[in-house]
Amino acid sequence: MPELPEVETVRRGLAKLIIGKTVQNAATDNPKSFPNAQTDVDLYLRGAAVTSIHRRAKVLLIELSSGYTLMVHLKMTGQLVFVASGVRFGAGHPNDSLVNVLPDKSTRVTITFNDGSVLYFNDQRKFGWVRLLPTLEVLEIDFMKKVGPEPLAADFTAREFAARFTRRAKTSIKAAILDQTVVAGVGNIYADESLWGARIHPSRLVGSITGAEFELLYSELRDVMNLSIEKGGSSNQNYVNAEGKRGSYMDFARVFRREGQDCHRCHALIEKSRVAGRGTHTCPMCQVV
DNA sequence: CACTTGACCTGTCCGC
DNA sequence: TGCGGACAGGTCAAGT
Repeated sequence: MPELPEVETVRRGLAKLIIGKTVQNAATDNPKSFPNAQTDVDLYLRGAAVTSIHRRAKVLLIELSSGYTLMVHLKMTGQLVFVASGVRFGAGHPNDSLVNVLPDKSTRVTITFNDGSVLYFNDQRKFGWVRLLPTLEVLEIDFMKKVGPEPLAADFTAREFAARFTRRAKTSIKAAILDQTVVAGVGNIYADESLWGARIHPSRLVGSITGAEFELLYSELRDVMNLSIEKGGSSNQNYVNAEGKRGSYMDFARVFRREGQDCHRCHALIEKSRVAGRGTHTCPMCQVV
């Protein structure tokens, strides 16, 4: 799924829709999607109000008045879709929505609020999860301890960005930028998009990237992510925001899923290959190995 | 440690 | 139309 811009889009939508609401109940038919015991739900979720919603890397943190937090990872195909009371579908209009009547066969967790509204966690591939844990323990989770800095933070500099890569000098720049311990929130789409922007071939070894190239990659990464947030993220297949609506960044993509089409810079044809085990999109003229 | 690969799942698409 | 295989936005665990 969902990389940083998509998760941030969901966060912003949810913040408008569910802050202040009180949870009535939560249920799942798949323990892997929501592993907490019913006693946790009864004690710390039912009757708790949503106080704030944060994002760290690709993880959503829904804070509750009970001192607990609902931690959510959408992985590849997760969705968090809010449905107002008395409504059966996720978006205002079927034309801009991938989600119609909810729940559907991909619904894994259903969270109901006291006012009759519902938050659905849908996840076709079941890789994603929701878990309830004490807010004070969120930062003790392994992933949270190891994850790198937020690339869009105001105080995150190009110098710091470049320094994060030195540990991974002998791997490809694509593998390194996808490594969540190097920088947080970059996935396959924005890796390819930012590398094209910086004219760096994804297979290049980190050790061969110059200081000037790192500086360019830093600004390209921030630019593509900020643009994507502005466009509501990328919807290839499953991704929708909290209202069930698609994002439009793919209309602005320069290489991702554009194999066989023109490079916007040099008009060579975009190619698709495999780097770091992932489908990888490059311009053969602009990005030289 | 750094690095690579396969596993976790379901659905879709493509070639035979 | 059916069937097998590759592939899909992400992490993990296990291997070298």
